[in-house]
Amino acid sequence: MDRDGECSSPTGSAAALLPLFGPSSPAAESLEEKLRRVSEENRRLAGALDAILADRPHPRALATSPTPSCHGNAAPAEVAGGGVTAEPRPKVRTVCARAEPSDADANHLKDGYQWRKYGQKVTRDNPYPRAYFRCAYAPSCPVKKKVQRSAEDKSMLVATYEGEHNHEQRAQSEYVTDASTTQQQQQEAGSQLPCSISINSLGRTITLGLMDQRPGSNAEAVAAEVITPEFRKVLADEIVELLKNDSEFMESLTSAVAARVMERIPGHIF
DNA sequence: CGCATTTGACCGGCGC
DNA sequence: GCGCCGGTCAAATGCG
Repeated sequence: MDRDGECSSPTGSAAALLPLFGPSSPAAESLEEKLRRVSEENRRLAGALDAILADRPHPRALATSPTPSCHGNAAPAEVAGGGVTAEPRPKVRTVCARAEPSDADANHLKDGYQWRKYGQKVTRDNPYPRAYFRCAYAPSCPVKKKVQRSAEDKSMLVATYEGEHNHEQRAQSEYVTDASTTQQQQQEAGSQLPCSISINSLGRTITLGLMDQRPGSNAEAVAAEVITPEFRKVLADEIVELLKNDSEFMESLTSAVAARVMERIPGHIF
């Protein structure tokens, strides 16, 4: 989990993002004050987004196409569940992923680790069996995961992870995702692809960044793998929800938009 | 033959 | 105390 604080919001360059409001603009002064407020807001929201992203154990698991509905019914107590407070890291995390054709028969979720199945059970609230896995890489590794097909959408696999790996991720033979990348590359990439998100001033643009600092790394290929349309959609949904629920942000946003409209629309249009 | 998976049995927590 | 249910164990089975 080393995201290195990459989620910081580039508020310092916020003014540069608003070239329309020059220093000589009549609205500039009041807008600058609003800008400062919004910048502070941005910092706060960036922290919240960081918390959201921190709850995602593996970008690829999401990239395999989660749906927003996943957040509702899985791992009731531990998932962020809309809360954005920076609480201590939960030890139980839930990941939703669309089952690939190769996964159809087995409740296998390719997450980069090697698992050994030790049980299967049909639960009360779901006609599909729940499979129980232990981390097979290190005998001492306490991590377990449960994988179960969603009762609502049978093409979805819901994986619940318990505990944290006490070893590095490697020696995963099944983690093959893309013919253009070698297995060795994928093992090196591991599950901790550096990922950052930033919202610039006024939330005009949202940047999702993949920072792969390894020399010679194929960042484009990695991004193509991780940043699927589904991933973008879920991310956007979460951001929108976050911003919508923030009255201060909405107030600042509407004020800024109103001021902008007033400035740009001359009084003698007709 | 060794290892992984399957599957029924068993155990413990929880609600009534 | 009892039954239900989720989670785990371990013998049986399958596969390479």
